[in-house]
Amino acid sequence: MPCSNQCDNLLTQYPGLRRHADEAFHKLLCQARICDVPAHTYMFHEEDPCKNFMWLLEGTVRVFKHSAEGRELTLYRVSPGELCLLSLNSLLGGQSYPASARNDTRVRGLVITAAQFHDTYDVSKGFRTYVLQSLAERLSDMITLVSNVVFRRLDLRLACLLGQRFERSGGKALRITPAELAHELGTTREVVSRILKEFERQECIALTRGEIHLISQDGLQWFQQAKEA
Amino acid sequence: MPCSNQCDNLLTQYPGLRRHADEAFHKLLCQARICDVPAHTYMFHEEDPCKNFMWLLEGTVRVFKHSAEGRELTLYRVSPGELCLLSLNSLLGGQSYPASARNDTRVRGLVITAAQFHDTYDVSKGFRTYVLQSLAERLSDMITLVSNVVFRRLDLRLACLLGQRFERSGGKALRITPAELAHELGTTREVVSRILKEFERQECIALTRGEIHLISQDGLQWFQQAKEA
DNA sequence: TCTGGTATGTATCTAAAGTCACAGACAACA
DNA sequence: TGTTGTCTGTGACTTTAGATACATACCAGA
Repeated sequence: MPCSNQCDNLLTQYPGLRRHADEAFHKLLCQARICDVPAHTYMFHEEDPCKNFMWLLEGTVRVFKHSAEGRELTLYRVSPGELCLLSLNSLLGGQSYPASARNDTRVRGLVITAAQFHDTYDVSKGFRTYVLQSLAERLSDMITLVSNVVFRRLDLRLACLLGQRFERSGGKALRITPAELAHELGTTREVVSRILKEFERQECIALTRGEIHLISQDGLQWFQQAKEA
Repeated sequence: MPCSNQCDNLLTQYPGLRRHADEAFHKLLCQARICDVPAHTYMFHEEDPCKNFMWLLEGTVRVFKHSAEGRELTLYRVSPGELCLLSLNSLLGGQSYPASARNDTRVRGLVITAAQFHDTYDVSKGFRTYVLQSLAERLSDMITLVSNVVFRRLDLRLACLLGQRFERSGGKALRITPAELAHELGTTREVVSRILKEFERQECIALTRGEIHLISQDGLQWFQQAKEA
């Protein structure tokens, strides 16, 4: 089957994808145009109608919501191997999603036009399943987010976030500022700073400019247990 | 085309549905078994794997989230003519949705099995579009909900909720208790009661046992404007 | 009319989180 | 070395919302 590297890479790296990759799906990935986006670009502005999709190869896209007071709340992230479905709403003739999307780092992805999306959706069972699954999962994520936001205290949500990040970094120091964490959680820098100081007092973490260090494995466990509580 | 009443009714009453109703879609609706559910039944319990779908004909289903402290937050409602997609996650092999569903009133609907769902999804373009659209819309709703919950004060959210209800009732008194409103918003009875009293002092509403009366059209306008703010 | 269950209001207290104002601290670069 | 901009911490204050604890009030049925 004649196929570009981009497509092979995608399928090799993301087995979850390969499971669904029948011929038409394969073709879609091969045909798609590669596109690079420099860091810190708005890939999608609230209320913007957007008629293309992007399949991420490298980098991640943060999907978030602005508040009137200038606060921000991260809704979710689109990772490599995932299709960004933000544009789906406007494609289907409804309103566009009430959210924005930006990339923190450089992003490379495959651009898929609305026509390509539709065509493939009609002929590829694998693609259909994949899209449905992604969408259902996002919905599930959002339900979890709402319920955390309504029912859980901020310090727990922050602990949980740090736990996830440390898990991913393998315990290595995180390069992140209180302001960025505030944008994740929908709160303000000062509030995050206050809670972080409390964690430092409890000797879970150590704070330096632009970095958060994990002090002990116990600390990590504490953070992770925060998830269930 | 041989088709039961149930199906005709559905298509007549919900034009949004008819738009997508090709032959296979039609057949799905005709074949489906009718099912009645008495009021106040858990149609879906958190963590419950659920392998059937229900297409609502009468009544509405409230999808909500429990908190550890016994509070509740309504996520959305499934209305007549809509398909309840809660079970989609478990159908697709993932976790079931972290939410529960109950009906406040008696509910009548068409039961669709996982197999029927899959089969129709494969052959009916209309059904596919319909499912995709519903899912995308729910996701959009949930984003709006999260952002309201994080960024807007409780009194505004309550005002907005009352505005919607009054709009639907045409200004007629609402039969709803503070406790029920609290379950909509994810808060407690006392807090709702306090805010309602404040609205009463501002002469927007009048409170009697089990009912909320709209005092003036001005009041309604005030509630509706709360939406945009 | 008594009684139990549900609905309601509300005063007081506490805690969580947001706001404000400012003071340092650090890094990069001219 | 000075300058500038970005981070950071923090104390004090305010607002919002949740918790507690009652006191009624209303309704329906025994």
